[in-house]
Amino acid sequence: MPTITLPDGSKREFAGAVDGARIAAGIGPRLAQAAVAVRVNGVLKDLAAPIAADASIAIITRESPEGVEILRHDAAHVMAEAVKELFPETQVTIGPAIEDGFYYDFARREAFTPEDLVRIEERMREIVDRDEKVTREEWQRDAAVRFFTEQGEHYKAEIIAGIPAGEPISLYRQGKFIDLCRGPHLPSTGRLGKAFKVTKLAGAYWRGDSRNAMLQRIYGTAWPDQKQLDAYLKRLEEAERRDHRRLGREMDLFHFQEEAVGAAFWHAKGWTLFQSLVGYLRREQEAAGYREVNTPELMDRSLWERSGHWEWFGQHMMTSRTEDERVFAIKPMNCPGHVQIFKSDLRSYRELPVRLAEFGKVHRYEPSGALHGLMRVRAFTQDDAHIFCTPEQITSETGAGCNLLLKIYRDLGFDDVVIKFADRPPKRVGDDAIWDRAEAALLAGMNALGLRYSHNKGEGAFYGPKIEFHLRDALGREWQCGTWQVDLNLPGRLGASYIGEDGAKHVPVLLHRAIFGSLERFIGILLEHYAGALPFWLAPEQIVVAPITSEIDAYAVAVADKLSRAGLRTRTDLRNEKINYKVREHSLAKIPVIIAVGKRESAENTVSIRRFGRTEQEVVPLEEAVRRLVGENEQIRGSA
RNA sequence: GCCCACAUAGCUCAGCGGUAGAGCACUUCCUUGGUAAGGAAGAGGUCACCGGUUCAAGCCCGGUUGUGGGCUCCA
Repeated sequence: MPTITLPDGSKREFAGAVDGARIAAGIGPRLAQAAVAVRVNGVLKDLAAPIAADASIAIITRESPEGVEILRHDAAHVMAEAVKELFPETQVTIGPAIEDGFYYDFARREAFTPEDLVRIEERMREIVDRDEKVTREEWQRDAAVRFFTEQGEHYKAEIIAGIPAGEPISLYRQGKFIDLCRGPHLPSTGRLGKAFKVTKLAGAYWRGDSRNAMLQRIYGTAWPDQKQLDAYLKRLEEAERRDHRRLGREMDLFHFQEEAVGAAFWHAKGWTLFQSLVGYLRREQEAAGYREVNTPELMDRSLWERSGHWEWFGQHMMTSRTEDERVFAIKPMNCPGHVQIFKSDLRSYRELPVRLAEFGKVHRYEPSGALHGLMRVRAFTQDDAHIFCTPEQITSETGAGCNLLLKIYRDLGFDDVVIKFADRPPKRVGDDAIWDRAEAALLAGMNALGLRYSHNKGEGAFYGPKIEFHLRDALGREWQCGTWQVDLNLPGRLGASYIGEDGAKHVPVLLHRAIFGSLERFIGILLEHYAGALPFWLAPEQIVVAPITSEIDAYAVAVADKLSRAGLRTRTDLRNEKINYKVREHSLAKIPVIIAVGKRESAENTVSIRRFGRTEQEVVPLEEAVRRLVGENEQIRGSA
């Protein structure tokens, strides 16, 4: 006679064993229909799992986060079933639910084609229509290994063989398809519904290891209903519309070409944007006590051997050989250069902290498959800085640094910053006592500001712990930009020292930090965040002055001249086109301000202002327009 | 680096064995028009590159390079 306690605290009694399906049906037919699983005393179970003893339960519906995950997991199983029916020679491996969908990795000699994906999706729909019962079975491990080996499913057999002996193995069967799975699953394939789509084909290594065989991964998306599927597909379209590679072309900002793979050609407008960001950051960090420096792009390999980079990072370094057979490395990072500046003089503890900043262009030979627009390139500009300080100064520097980073992100329109603290990795230099102190100092710096952060266990650099700053953009995506790292290795390695209060030499602590990370990548993120409609102060072209008829050209030129002299990036559009045409074109180009001038404005010394994204116009005296726009240009504060 | 796909005019794309096409953009002319496309004419391409099959190759086959989507990597 189990007593079942529902989430609202109400109790129900049942004669004999009951299951989630019956309980849901007892509450109401709608719930029974929406039910996908049941949580029994905190554990997710199939609706058909018998409940023999008293229990607290909750019915999981298809709309809930857990329910959606179960739907997606079932979609993966249905896809595997479809593939096995269509291509019986295929071996199945694993197929989990992921964010927004699911995938399944298959091993098959022949490659799937895009046409195959269409057939697979069709077959999945048939399987849903068949409404096959999904049942759970428990097997002994060795029997399961034997079964899958006989079936020719060697990957499955390998997975099961890796499960400790004695643990019961659960298998799920639907139609003729049987798969190892922890569950829970829907009671039948019909419950999946049709709000799914097979989306793409990709390669993936078995067990995620590049030394293993390459499997074929098929991705799909699945949702509780068609409306949500449509909304998801719309989101994808929106992301494509905002793609910085597309915006870069449309807005004439930059391009790439074969002869310089992974290195951007910055066009005039793109470079204007680039320099606006550099100029802004330069002012901010000078005010925060940084001194800007510049170090050579090419340095003899011996320096990189001493720093350890040649050994650790060598395969990613670009080199240059001269006539006399000397090998120079093109810098992949700025740290060794900054250490040389620090070392160029005898340093006293009184000078510390020394904060050196550089907009340093670095080159890294990234694997070809990793390249992606501006987001992952081989030549990029870091907003790099290195702080040489005493161990005691780590905490206060960290606090000040975090404040600076967060201010800059806010200014650029990123209010949602996710902070992660990455501590010691398994492979590292330095003894644990030093790590203890370094980690504690970083945490103390963050705690002093009351920052919220998560722990990234074991994800620190081999040379020290770090704080990562991830920006969440307008589409909810996270981008790691900022980094704040303690380096327990390099200063000692390169022989940096200062004279302490005690008159003895000490090795300084080195803090590495970047705010944008890479200017190139940050511009990519900004473009996608704002969908190309940059805030006024950052827009490469801020104002277009367009005369309505050619008689007004002289006035338009005079207006533009005035705005330009006031420091605003302005151009005229004197083309023989109608004002409608010009407004359309400059609106599509996302120009923040269009100023139209006609006979009236010319006679009254006024301008008509139209803002991006709006249709109304405002006529104001020229002098006031200049004053207002100059004021806006000085207001650095973005919002998406 | 690995798997799959793709590469045709500045851009977006059609053509899929019989020696290149559209729209937009561009140039010229007409039009001087008050807030999202006025009209006409014209110019523009060794169909990524190298090789092969064929009487004939953007079109079929192989290779190279690049790009896209994933995987691995991002010290």
